[in-house]
Amino acid sequence: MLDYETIPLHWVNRLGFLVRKELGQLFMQGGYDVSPEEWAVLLLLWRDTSKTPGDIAAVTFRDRTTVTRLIDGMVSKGLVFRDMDPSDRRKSVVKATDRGNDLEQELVPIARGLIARALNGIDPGDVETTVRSLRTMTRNLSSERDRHKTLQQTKEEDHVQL
Amino acid sequence: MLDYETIPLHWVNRLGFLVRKELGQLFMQGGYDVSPEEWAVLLLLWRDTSKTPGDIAAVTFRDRTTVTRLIDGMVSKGLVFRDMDPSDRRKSVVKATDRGNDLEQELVPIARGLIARALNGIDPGDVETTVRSLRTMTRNLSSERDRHKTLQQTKEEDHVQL
DNA sequence: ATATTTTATGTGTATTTTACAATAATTGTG
DNA sequence: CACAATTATTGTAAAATACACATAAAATAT
Repeated sequence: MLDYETIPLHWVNRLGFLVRKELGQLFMQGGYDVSPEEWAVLLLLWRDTSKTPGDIAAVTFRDRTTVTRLIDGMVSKGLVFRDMDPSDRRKSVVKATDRGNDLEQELVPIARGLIARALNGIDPGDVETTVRSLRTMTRNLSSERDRHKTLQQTKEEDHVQL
Repeated sequence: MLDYETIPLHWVNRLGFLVRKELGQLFMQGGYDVSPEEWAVLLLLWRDTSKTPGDIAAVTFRDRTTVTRLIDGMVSKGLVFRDMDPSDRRKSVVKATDRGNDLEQELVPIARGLIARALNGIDPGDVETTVRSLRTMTRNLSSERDRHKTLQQTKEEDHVQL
């Protein structure tokens, strides 16, 4: 038997869906046509000003083609635009438009409200511990992932025991 | 500015997607045609033997129609079946088939492997704290949700300030 | 007691999210 | 230079999601 109620990954799953849904609805109700996925991309661009589709795919764990379509949508909404990377012409760089940048002032308060509601009644120290655990879990799983990927690429026949 | 790296909801989002993806791939690689969503339903049925679609929708935060389609798929895969609730003929009750029950012995070890990989290097006390925080956050957001829902149903014109 | 409302589920239809396979262009390497 | 690896995109298709509507049964009110 698996007592899944005491397992963090189970709650990460449930809560993850709930948060994505709530955030999307809050944006919609506020009159903003921004999906949770698009919000995640904007967060990256607000901090780093430019990201390649590959970067975004790696960070969000989506397939590159998924990110391409996501960017397509954001371009047609006027949130971001594609630029060239002079140092490597294979790459395209995604940057926020003025509109995309302006949204930071409008969307962040909405997100903060959701965060505040979620964290209500939780000890700040526990929040810190939780973030640390979640980061470690993410790192654990994603590095494992990369290792597999590399192995598969170098030795195709070398099937790793799962 | 929103330092999202220090915010649990952000990591819940990322990690939630990663976990769902990994779990689905592990099941697939093991030869099991079970999606992460189906896995979540099976978890419920293994513990409680029977759940209504409404229960499942409430617990997973999905729309009722989404659950209907999910159950449809699981029925056609032979994982679950629909039964009648004698005490309330509106309800249908979802139960695992023998095959669905047998899967517990096969899928749980796979999930345990993933869990172990994720939790690697994390203090058990921190895991406990993390679970507690995640549960509280889920409860905070879902109860807020229910409150809205109820208000909307009782007083349609009473729009709550968000 | 029956009329109305609420609850529970399912259908029709459509959108959104996702990604595998294949392609094209560019860079890195032996 | 020839060949492999990287980066992004398009073609295509699937899976997941849910809104509007329909149906039936139970709960409630009059």
